[in-house]
Amino acid sequence: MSAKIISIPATGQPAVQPEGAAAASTLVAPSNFLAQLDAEAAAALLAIATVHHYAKSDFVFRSGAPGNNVYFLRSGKIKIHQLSPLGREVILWFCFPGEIFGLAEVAQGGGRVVNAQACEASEVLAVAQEKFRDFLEGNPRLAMLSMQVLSSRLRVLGEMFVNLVSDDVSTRIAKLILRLSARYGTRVGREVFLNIPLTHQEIADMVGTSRQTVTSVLGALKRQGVLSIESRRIHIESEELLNELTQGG
Amino acid sequence: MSAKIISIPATGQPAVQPEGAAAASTLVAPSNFLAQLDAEAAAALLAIATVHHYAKSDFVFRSGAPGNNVYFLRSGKIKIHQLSPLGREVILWFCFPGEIFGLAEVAQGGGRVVNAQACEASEVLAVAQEKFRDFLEGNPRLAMLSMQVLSSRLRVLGEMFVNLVSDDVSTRIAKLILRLSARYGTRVGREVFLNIPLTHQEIADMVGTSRQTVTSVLGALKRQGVLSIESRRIHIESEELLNELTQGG
DNA sequence: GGGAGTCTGTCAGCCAGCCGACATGGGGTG
DNA sequence: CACCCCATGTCGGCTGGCTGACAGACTCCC
Repeated sequence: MSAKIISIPATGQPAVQPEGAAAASTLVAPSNFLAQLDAEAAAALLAIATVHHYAKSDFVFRSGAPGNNVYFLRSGKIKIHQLSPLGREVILWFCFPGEIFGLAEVAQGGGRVVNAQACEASEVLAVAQEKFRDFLEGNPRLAMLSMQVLSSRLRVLGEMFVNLVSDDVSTRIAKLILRLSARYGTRVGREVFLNIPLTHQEIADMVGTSRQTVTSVLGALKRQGVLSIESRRIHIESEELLNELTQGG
Repeated sequence: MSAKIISIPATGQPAVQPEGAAAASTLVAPSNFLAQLDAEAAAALLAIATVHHYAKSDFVFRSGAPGNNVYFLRSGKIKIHQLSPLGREVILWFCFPGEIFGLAEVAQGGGRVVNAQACEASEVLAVAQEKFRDFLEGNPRLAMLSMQVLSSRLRVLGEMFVNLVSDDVSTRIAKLILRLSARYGTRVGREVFLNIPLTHQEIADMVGTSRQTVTSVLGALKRQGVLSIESRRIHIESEELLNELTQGG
């Protein structure tokens, strides 16, 4: 519609990490989806997209709704989560600028099974499901990319699942922080800044524990000099220490 | 190579469930992958496949190995699992005849992150990664199907994750049984037969608990007349009761 | 700039489920 | 047919982490 601005800006947090540190990141797909396409294809896709704005805590879609669109995040932060029967919110992952979401329902009709909710004011491009699908037919590269995204989510989720089953809470939190910082952190020397404000509750909802436990685990990590937190943003002071906590137990 | 037998038999357990009972199964992809393709495409794919046989507890591939192939299961049962650092085996899912596996590494190079291990003598068709990929390029339907499989796994895994976070052990076990029986069970009247031998340890590894706890939960279910077990095969006597246990808590 | 609502920090009590240990059963193999 | 190994069943003790409750600290909005 009002397709005034049509390019997706580079990710807010430039992935400054040296290529060598790819140990954890072979797991993840490149986060800027459209940038992976050739220019014409990307432009064509964008041409059929509509722009939408969401305020903090608005829903882009809800579980149960029909899956009509595929989305690209222009700016902001989107939380993909599911509600447990008891009303507990379980966060599966976050989407950051450049990423695609709502893809899982495209191949396979059916309604949404997750909620997508803006964590802050966000700008989103929507592409109708059928159009995206038509596009896929003619563009194997796009199909391959989509499969990459799905595969990558699958791997991450598998990893999260295994962590959940086999690690205790402090290990799970340590691994979460490492995972997030590998993907979204900015490395400065030996330190890593995670420019993503997270509440203890959100962390709890990602690792499957209670808010209070998160508070006390983070407290311990601060006391050990592993990290500090400034207005909800985690700053890792010793990645090595954090890694050790992850392994030994 | 020795492509003597080239068709994939229909799934061992015919999905006899009435279409109405699709509540839980909108989640799952059709399990016989090749049958979804048009005949020529399927034949062409099979023509480039090689046949392999595995004995019980052989590995089709291991975590860390390069992901060279995509596989189709002809017969037998394959367990997809991951090892936790502490040596605990976490089962993500099982593959049954007709299903595809090892797909996640195709789009996205990189090594395997899971293990695929035969639970019983199994026959498997392997298609080289690059060949499969070439195939994808020219066959959008195949691409779409592959995305369906990935999406479906993603949904199931997400569901498992949420269960793990928010339910207690008995609920998790109840849901596991319902999930398996929705997909692989044979319905006879109001009863459901799950023709898949499972040890308590395997169940424990799927829901993230200990073997002893599984034993006692199953014991309780038997005493309540919800199910019975005959040589490792679960027989659900009252699906309604099981469903209730799932919901109330 | 002040007030309201949200987030962090801390503590005590409690309990689901883990662990180790052992006895029994059952099915496949030599 | 006999053995052996793997699976099932049962128990008691222990503990990680949940629940609930409350006090301070932020922060965001009016």
